[in-house]
Amino acid sequence: MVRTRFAPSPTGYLHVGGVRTALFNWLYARHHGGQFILRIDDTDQQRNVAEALQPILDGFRWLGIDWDEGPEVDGPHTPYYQSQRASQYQAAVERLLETGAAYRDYSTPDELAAERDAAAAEKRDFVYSRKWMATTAEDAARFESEGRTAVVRLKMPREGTCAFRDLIRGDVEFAWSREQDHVIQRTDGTCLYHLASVVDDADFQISHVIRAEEHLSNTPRQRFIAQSLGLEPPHFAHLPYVAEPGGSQKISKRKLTKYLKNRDFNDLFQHGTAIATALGRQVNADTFNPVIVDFYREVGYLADALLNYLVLLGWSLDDKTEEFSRAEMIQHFSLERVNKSPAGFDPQKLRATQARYMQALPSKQKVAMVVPFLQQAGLVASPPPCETGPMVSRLLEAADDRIKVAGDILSLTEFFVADESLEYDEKAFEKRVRKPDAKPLLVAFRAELAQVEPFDAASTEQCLRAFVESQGIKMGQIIHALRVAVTGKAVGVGMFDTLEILGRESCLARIDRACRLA
RNA sequence: GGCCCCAUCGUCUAGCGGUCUAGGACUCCGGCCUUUCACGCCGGCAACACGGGUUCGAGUCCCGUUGGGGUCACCA
Repeated sequence: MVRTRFAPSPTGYLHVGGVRTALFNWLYARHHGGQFILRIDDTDQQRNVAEALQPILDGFRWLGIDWDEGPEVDGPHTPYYQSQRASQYQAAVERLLETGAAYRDYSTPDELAAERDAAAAEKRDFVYSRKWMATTAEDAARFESEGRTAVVRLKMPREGTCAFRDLIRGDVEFAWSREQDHVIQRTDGTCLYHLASVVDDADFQISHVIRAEEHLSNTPRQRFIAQSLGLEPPHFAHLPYVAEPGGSQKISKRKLTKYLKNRDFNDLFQHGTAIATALGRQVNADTFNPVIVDFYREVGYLADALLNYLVLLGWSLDDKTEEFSRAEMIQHFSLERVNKSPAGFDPQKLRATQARYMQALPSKQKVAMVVPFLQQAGLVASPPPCETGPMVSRLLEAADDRIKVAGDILSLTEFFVADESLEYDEKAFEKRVRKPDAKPLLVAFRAELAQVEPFDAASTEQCLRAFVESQGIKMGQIIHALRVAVTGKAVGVGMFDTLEILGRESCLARIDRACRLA
């Protein structure tokens, strides 16, 4: 039985790199008909875990990455919080102590630092002298009488190599002599991550540990712990990390300012910021950041699109397939086809993927996605009046591919504001409405518009074409002025769709108003 | 610095010794479509880091160099 896990620390946000790791774990489990477990690594947490965990769980729920065991769903191995598993860790520490795979160490931080410095001064690798290692009860008593307190350290081998097969990297080898006697239990009795992780993976019967490359060098000590405990170590697969936009370092939430200097990343961020601002939302870098998954949800990306983008970051099926539904991802995913080298986060490709998904989204779903944004922006009442559905549906049809994320609907506010509060883009107004011939043409065409029957796209188009011909002018001489008069903007959805959606009354009122202002 | 990992167009990637005059996608640049914008369509630019081997033959295997990265905690 394949059982994989993702083990987030409750940090209050879900990082895109973390999601990619979780996604690969999830896909691997689902592909093999196995289970995906969520375990909470909160051994070092003083703050409110529940509060800091919620955004992470929400993120996974939004993405549709479901877990078979873990917070909120529980399971046969509950609890899934490391902070609640101290007794298991304690038992493991005791067993390690008994078998001699670990020892109590009474050195002080200063003494240890002195040894480290000495090693550095002599330009040799630091190897702890084990001078304050207590092997007997008498040793311990003596050290304690000196007022010392103990940590528990691993008694790592100092000869030979730790060799294992990584499912992505192939055979990997580490010399035991380079390993330190890592601390597994602190002075205060709490245990450290490596011990906890190994114990949990065994207790939860994790078969495959798929995690970021940064853990590769942690693997020897974890295998040592497992072996010393008489446990069969899981299979390991170390994923390359997700690199920052335009760079080669690991992408990090804290480097937003740096990433903003990257044009594509900046575009992605600004686009999102405009939407968030239109929603009246406070934009602060701690939560509103394209490195954090929430960003995409708030701005109106499709979870499927994000996932599709992410799955291709370090994995591919073949030389051409780019689109994967969840089912297809699950069907085709394999660790053999995961790349060894880091993959850079590319905002443009993400947006292109999103755009494709949005195009393919059925109209009904698009409407359902977009309406909440209009409500949050105060442009549509909650609950929405019954004419909203058909109107938005018609508008989306007219807007076609212009709506790339749900929040883009907020760039079409002209369809939702009252005629008298429509804002005119000053530059556009100056250029197209205040120019010499515009006003008389608008006035003349307004009279035609007042008569058209029915007032729909086809008829208004016919009407305008006839008007243009009778006046002996070109389309361009009036249509731009008309657009600005009616929408306030120089760009937007098709002219005649716009007229139809706005309706005769609004169109006439807006033309009148524009002529007055001109 | 020690140890470990990695290396194909700007980016994501295909390539598992000959079918590679290196394929696809995103971006970019032309052109078409067009009332604007977006879409769409057509076309184009663009890569095997370098040096040695092995081999009849190397992007593909080996070694080295260079470059990039990860990691060296009583963090996870």
